[in-house]
Amino acid sequence: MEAATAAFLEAGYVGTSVDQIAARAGVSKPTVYRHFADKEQLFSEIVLRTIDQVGEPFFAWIEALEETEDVETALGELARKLVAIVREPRLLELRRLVIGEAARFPELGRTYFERGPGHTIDTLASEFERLADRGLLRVADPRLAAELFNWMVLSIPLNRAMFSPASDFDATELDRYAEEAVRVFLAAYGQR
Amino acid sequence: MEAATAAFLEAGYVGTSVDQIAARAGVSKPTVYRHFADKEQLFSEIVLRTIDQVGEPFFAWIEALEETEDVETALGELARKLVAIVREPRLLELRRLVIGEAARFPELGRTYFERGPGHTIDTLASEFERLADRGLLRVADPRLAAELFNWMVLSIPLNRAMFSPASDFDATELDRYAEEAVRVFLAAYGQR
Amino acid sequence: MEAATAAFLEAGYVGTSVDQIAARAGVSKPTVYRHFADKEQLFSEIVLRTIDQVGEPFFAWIEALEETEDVETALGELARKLVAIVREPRLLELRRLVIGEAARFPELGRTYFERGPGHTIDTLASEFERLADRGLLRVADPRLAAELFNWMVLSIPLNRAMFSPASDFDATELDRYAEEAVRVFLAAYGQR
Amino acid sequence: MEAATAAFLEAGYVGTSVDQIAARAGVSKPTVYRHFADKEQLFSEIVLRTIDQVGEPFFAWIEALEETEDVETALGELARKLVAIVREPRLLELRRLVIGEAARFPELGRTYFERGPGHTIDTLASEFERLADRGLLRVADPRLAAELFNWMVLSIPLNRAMFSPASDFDATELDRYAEEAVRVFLAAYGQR
DNA sequence: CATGAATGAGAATTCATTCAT
DNA sequence: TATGAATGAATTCTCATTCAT
Repeated sequence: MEAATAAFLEAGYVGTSVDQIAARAGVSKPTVYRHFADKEQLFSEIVLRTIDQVGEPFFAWIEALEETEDVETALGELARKLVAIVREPRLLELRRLVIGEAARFPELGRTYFERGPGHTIDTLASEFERLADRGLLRVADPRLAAELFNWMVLSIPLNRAMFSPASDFDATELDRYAEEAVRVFLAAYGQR
Repeated sequence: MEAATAAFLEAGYVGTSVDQIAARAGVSKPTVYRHFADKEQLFSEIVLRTIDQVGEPFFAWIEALEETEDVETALGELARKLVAIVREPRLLELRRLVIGEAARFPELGRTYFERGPGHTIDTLASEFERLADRGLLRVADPRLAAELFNWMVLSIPLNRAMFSPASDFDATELDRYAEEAVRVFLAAYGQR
Repeated sequence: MEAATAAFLEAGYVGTSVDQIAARAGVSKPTVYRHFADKEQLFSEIVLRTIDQVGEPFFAWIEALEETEDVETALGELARKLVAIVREPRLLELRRLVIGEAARFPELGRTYFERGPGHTIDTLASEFERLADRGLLRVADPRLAAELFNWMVLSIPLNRAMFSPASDFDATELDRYAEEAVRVFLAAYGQR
Repeated sequence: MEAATAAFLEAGYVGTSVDQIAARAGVSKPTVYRHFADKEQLFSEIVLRTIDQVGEPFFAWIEALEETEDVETALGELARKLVAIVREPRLLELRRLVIGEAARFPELGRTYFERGPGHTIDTLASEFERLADRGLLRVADPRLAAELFNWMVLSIPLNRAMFSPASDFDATELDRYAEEAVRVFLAAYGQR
């Protein structure tokens, strides 16, 4: 599975032959087929597993919001963390892979969204709601606020990476984005 | 070219055979090759052409900002327009296609970004700057403001569509996103 | 025809497409077909024409033997001439072409042999016969003597060239071959 | 490999499709490709193998010269053997094949020459040298003598066969050529 | 349980040849 | 008469998948 994951992330579904996977794993092709019915099934399994691996680090950081007193600092820290995570090559490749194969594997697209961005936003939303309850934020629709926060923070690096595979990021510039996103967010949702 | 465009947008680069393109165009394979050196070249040409077609409507609407007096209304209108445009199946398919093939055609990815989102943001930025000059907005970094506006407005529908090819949008919900995006934007960048 | 000749000699029968010929001639493909029924026919015609062009210079030199008094000098001169002619790239290419296509165009092979080496040998034979009549040579079977002379003189450079297309010859070495061939020939067929 | 050898010898490199080879071998195309990277590589391998097979019988006979006392008889016998070997259809086809493809496979041309005629001539030369040492021949330049001997003996049948694929030889005529070649050779290089 | 070997189906690309203009 | 445009047929090569061992 490791071999297949690496291969698929690098070269995509059609760009990866079962031969290559087998070679990379140091086994023979029939051995691959002994474990997975199909190339499609293998792909699905790989992608699902990677989705969960890749999404995890997000949530830990989001849940850290919970007990803060200083919302501005906490959101700033969170934003920088999210931006950092989203630069992970593995995550970017996975995202590109899932988007590119969304027509062939629609189920995978849906699942990715749910467990990835969807879950992030849900988690954020419930944190925002709690902060609102504690009077630290003014949000009427926490899910909408969470969506806006999430995409304000991530869209710039994410989109740039989607379209320029090899693009590299200037860390200080990314921090500027994160800061400004937090500022804008708090202008609308912060305590007066 | 129409046949090829449709085929590529539907099934992607590798998912489309030259045979299929030829059949769809009602011609024979060599006829396709008489017009395009390569499958790759054909793909590039198709994508570039479609990028320009698909991007155009954006800019017209953005430039309409220029002479407004009522920034809030104008931005709201613009936001709704952008959201409407971004629902175009053609645009969504193109975007998915380019992302999916970014590894194979990096040049195309870059070009898409420049002429698509990049250009949109540039145009927005210069409009914002003008509005700032007229005292209607308070923006220190117009490009950053433009990025945030753009992605606040578009990210929700765009990302949902990327991962669920067939997803349909509820128009009123989309309008709510647009409205809230404008509200948040103005909370940070609007006149006091 | 010039275009086709050059193309065929360079790249062989299958290595040359009618497209290339037409492009090289600056005309369109149908124009080529207006003049020649077939690619095969075009090839035949080209080869036959080139055979005659290429063979001609030989015979003039051979017939110069006729009136010599000093057979040794005359044969030496002739041998050097033959060797020089056989280095012509055009002749070598033609020879390689005809041999390579002998299976596809057996008639052409036969014709080449007759009008090329065959004719050379016939001419040589009749000269040798005349010299024998004049008492300057002792040949019982002039045709056999002619064959041996011809191949002693030409085989070395010819075979080397056949198998190493780009091979270049050292002129002085070639002359040595020619000289020795004449010496051997005269040892057997010269006047005592 | 047998199937491929037969096919290539009959129809040449381009005249033989991998389909044909596979059919002839009673396997499927991919099976052919499992054993050989390329059509080119398959061709090379075939030709090299055949070169060695075909060349072998020559040398055994040449080395038989070594211990003779009666040079004339021994050379006559050798000449007849060489002529007989050179009539082998396999050798003739190989030779035609290599010459015809010398432009596409120059390396193969060189190798053929080295291991075929080149090696024959080298072997002959060293035998002649030995005979000269024993006072049985008078050769100043054994390699040159070897070249002349070789081509005097072989050129007539070889060239005829090159240009008339199906040509058949009259055995007694060939023997006459061999005999005369030996006579001429000994007139120049034999003991007085 | 693992593998070497095999294969049907299909991919991109090229070619000789022919119409309609 | 010359040509731009078209095509059926073939070519090399690859791939996912499956037996027999």
